[in-house]
Amino acid sequence: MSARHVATKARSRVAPTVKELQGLLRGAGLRSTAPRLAVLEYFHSHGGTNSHAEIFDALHDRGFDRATIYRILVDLAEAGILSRTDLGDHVWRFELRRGARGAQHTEEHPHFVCVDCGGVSCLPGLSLKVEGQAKAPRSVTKNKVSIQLKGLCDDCS
Amino acid sequence: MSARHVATKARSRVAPTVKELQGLLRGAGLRSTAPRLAVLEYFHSHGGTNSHAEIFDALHDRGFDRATIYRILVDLAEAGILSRTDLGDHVWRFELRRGARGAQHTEEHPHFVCVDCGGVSCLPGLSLKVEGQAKAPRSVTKNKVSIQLKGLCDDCS
DNA sequence: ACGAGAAACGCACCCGAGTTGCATCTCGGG
DNA sequence: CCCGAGATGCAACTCGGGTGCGTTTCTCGT
Repeated sequence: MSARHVATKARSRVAPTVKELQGLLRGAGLRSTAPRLAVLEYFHSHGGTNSHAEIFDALHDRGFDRATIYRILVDLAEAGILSRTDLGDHVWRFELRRGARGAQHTEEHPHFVCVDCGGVSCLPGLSLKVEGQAKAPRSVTKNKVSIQLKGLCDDCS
Repeated sequence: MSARHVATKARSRVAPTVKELQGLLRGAGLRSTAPRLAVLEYFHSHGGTNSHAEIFDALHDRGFDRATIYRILVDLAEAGILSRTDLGDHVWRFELRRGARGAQHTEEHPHFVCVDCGGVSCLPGLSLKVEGQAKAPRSVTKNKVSIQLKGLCDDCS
């Protein structure tokens, strides 16, 4: 489903260097440590939205601690490098908001959750349309809402 | 959609009788049991959104079991009598659905959830727009998805 | 009214995601 | 190089959600 989409995205982009990732961290007032670099590298190579568990799964065989990964994610989110999203299933998910080289400079966008397999995908090319005289809260008309779609993905339908 | 609004709502409505609550349950294909009636009574008297913990706090001195309360909430939500919402803090909150008729309320239009007060409103005048060459699952392009917007309502912003 | 079957309950327990405490390590500035 | 404070790893905890199972109870049919 989304794996194909994400993979395509990753291939079309040159990976940032360690120096660039270091600059990103220091620019945010954070120390450039190995676990942090590994997390950032993961986000630049995988793209999309990722849960703590997914990231830990990928990085734990390098000796990185689960609680440390968690703290790193929270710190990076607080620093504005990642965004933290809750899609309604009690799992925090993280995405690059301000990556190295600006290549993954990601604005808010709708997310799609498959009600069958639970897969999550980003849909940056969708927006809301208010029809005619329809009423909506100001946050909606000002586009200050998060948008979540639920349905069946192409694989599950 | 603040406390004022909820309080006004509660005053303008006469509390339903046990018979009416029984009818509500049976109409949804559920048995009319004492714990379920107590939960429904709680919702009709308190209004607003309520977490499992709050409801259990209020009802446990009547001998009702925590797990039972949880199951009841989930059953009532599945039956369409309650709506279940996560406001972003990883706590499920439940609220009487409008009309409390469940079966007649569909997902054919977007819903807005206020992340502060938890109020849920229908936004039938909104739709999705796919921009340009953007890719999206077929269920999205065919409008077979439920759409949820999260943000601050006009009262809470 | 009675009986039966299945839904629902209460008791006890478990789980996963998130989070914390603390000793030790390490980054980076002086 | 030194040092201080931030960051890490280890171990454990918390909290909300959820499950298994024996027993109870609702309700439908006779």
